[in-house]
Amino acid sequence: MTTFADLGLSPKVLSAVTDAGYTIPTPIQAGAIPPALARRDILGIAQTGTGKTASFVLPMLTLLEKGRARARMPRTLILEPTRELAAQVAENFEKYGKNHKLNVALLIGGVSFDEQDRKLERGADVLICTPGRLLDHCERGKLLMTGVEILVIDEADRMLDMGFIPDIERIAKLIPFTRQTLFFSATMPPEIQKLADRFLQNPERIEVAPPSSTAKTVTQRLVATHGKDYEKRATLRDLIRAQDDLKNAIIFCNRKVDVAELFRSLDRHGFSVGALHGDMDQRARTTMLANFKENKLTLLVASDVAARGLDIPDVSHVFNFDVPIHAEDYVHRIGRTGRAGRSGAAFTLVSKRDGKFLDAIEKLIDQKIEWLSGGIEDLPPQAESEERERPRGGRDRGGRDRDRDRSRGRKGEPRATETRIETSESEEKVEAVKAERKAEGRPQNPARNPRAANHAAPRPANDDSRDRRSRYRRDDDDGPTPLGFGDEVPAFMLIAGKA
DNA sequence: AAAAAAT
Repeated sequence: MTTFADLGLSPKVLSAVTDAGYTIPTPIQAGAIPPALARRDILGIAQTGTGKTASFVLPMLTLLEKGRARARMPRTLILEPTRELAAQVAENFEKYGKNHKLNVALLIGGVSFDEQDRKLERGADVLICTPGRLLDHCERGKLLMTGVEILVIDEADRMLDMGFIPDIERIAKLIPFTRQTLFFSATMPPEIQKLADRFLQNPERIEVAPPSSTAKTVTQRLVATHGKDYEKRATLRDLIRAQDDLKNAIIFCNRKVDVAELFRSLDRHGFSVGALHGDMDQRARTTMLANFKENKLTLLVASDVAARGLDIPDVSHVFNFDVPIHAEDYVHRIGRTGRAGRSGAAFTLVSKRDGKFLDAIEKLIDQKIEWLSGGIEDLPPQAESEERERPRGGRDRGGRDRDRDRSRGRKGEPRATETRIETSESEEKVEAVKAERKAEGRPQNPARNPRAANHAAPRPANDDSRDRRSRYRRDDDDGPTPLGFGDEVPAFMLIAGKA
């Protein structure tokens, strides 16, 4: 059996690999490292989760042991589609390059130029970049690309999706053609093949089987839900609470605004939760991801920025709050769990309107996904209330659901994912008003349900069905209704605040 | 029905 020791890596690199606990290379590593060390061009067709990053980091480290960097003349250049991926590759250089004295510079947007400039000035052995920021540095004249010996283009198909190919071409033109090029892509559509043909000279082609993409170790289920945001959020909360083996989870939304909104909702409900999407400032992105990786956050609500490539080990669950619009994204998303042979669970919330996207997914993965408990047609009728979203109160964070849990003695301990948040004074007042109303046998907070008054079958005065924890219960997370408006709550106050 | 990336 091939071990890392058989691949021709330098002793310094080998010892770092051993220290990291690896002995057996993955197929892409075994296939790509020897020709890369022989200075061949590489065409690697491999998805994330196959050990692709190490397949270029390790030989680069070995090759970089000869020679030294000169100011403003980087020796190697790695292009990544997202900032997080770039940062992750930089971490790999730290980990496997701990026996080297290499200058690694991370050139990504969203952070200041100063430190990046300083590193360039000092002479970078390795430059890890997102295309925009790299070109920015080039245009500022801080960077000479004529010394680049190795160019890595990672996630080429994703770069294509993101419209980066013109940038990549511009960058490639600045680099001498005597360079060695390592080119990686998860898929090989014709445009990518053309690009590879232009960039690579007589490459060694290594193709590895898609990592058990919809792996057998991942239990996939569909969860029927009504389609309103609050109904989906309630379904999701119940689903999360029902998981006994949940260690940590990524929850995917299709849109950034929905990431922000779901994050706020879960946070208010006391879940240990973070958010990640491309409109957040870079510091927040970095800390959120770090906290999630360090298990300081149990849940991460994310856009597809997190769907591919991010190496977050040991995610026990993936929840698709939205059915992804592009079927491939489904595969990438659920590929965040069940990695390296571990078991994982992936749940996808499906409402009526998601039908055709679901069909496309099942066609792509060539299997039918089981429903957790009945399909959409089996859903109980929509909750009788058609209340709309209420405004978001800044001060009424969390707590309320669990307060009721206690006072009513409902069974079920708060799960590990939930943390207690102090009930604010204003919230206590609202609770007090509610309790008073209830004692008087009046419907709770009528302003919250303008239609309740003329509902065909009014609830008995002591009916507390509204409060029963049910996936169909009205989302109760949106703060107290503004008191004093009666049925005349201005429309603008009912619109969910978008970040 | 989207997201990502330079400012």
